[in-house]
Amino acid sequence: MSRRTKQSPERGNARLRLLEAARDIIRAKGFAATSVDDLCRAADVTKGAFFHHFASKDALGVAAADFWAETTTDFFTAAPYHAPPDPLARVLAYVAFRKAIILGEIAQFTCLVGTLAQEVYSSTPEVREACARSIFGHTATLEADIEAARSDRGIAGDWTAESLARHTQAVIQGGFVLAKAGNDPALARESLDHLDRYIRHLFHVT
Amino acid sequence: MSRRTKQSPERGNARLRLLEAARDIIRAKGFAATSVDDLCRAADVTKGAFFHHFASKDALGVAAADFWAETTTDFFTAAPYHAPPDPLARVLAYVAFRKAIILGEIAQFTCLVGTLAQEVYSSTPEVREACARSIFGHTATLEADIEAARSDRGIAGDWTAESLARHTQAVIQGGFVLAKAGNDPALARESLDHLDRYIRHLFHVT
DNA sequence: TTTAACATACCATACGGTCGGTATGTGTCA
DNA sequence: TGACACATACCGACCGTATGGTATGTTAAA
Repeated sequence: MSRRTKQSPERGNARLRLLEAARDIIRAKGFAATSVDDLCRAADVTKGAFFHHFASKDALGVAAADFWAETTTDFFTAAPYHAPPDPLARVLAYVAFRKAIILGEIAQFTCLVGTLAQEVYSSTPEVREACARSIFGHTATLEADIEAARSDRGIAGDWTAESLARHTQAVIQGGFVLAKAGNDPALARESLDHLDRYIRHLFHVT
Repeated sequence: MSRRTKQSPERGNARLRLLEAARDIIRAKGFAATSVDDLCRAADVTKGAFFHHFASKDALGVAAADFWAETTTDFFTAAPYHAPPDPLARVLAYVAFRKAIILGEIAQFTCLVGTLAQEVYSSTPEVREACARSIFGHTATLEADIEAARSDRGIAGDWTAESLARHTQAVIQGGFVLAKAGNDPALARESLDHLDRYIRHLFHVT
């Protein structure tokens, strides 16, 4: 009679569901504390499906970091902060945007690859490298605007666009750490206000 | 005959040795990935000793965070950056000092309670709170110098000494995350250069 | 002789991972 | 069009080990 197979969810997207579960659960509990069974339960798949798609838990870690890189790249590419014609305005809009999306539950606005890197940097080099690709790939997208703003306005100073882009990321990541420790998202926003002020100082704007 | 007991290390300091092992191993592997057996092995004690001193692994986490708070308080209290009579000079000396001690292996200069908080913030509130006490207790020590520097020099601005002290901590923590992701301590130092520049800007010094 | 500070053996469970099997889609050729 | 071959996606029972934790015994200082 029933043409449906038991109650199984749509076939063919187990991998995606596992990656989404990993993204959400690892941000809340950390990588080591997240078991394969946790992920299977959340994704509503079996262990067989897990190890069909990923050779090991570590391999899932790498895939999750890569998945994060892809989805965040899409997200930031589509974000509105690219609109202003003035490159400095775009940089400041980026900072404002990063502040604006710090909302709701801590596990939902914090950075998967920052958490992941901090946890496995010395244990699992492949995961660490995937995290590095995601983080520094993202900073690179900001670097172009910073460099354009700098030559645009003839700003000198003993700093590089590359290092300022990385510093921006450091402030964001550090804000997440404080927000987690203090259990208050406002702590992350606060640091972005200081970053905004710093950048305006560097470019002599008020 | 022999009055010594086998080859057992001095009796009475198992707790301290376990806390030191926790400090070192958790910074390298993370809390969840560090097993009780790992700690016992590193501290050269048995499981009996572990559970004699700590009711559970989580309880050790709290104790390790408290231990970190104590030892870092002592360390920073004794540090030379308090010497300058000018409060702003002390603040800048603090930043320089934080930069100067970023040396050697990543696991040896990074922050236990930052790592710990990021990992267990939602799973183990008691550990998270112990981490918060350590971090924000430390920022409070910087706050006094910032406030003194500010009133000293009549600096206005829409920021508070408290928030700048926290921002300083965010930059440090974020630098650690980048250093771990990129496997390069220089990434942590780099952000402290930006922080130094920012503070000089705020206080109109060059 | 009491008590803190261990040591040792042990336990139940949770963990990552394996394996034989089944369901479903897909290309091919008569 | 249909039958067959094959590949992919998934299932779920099972395995060996590592884990946090316990129960009981021993040592040595006060």
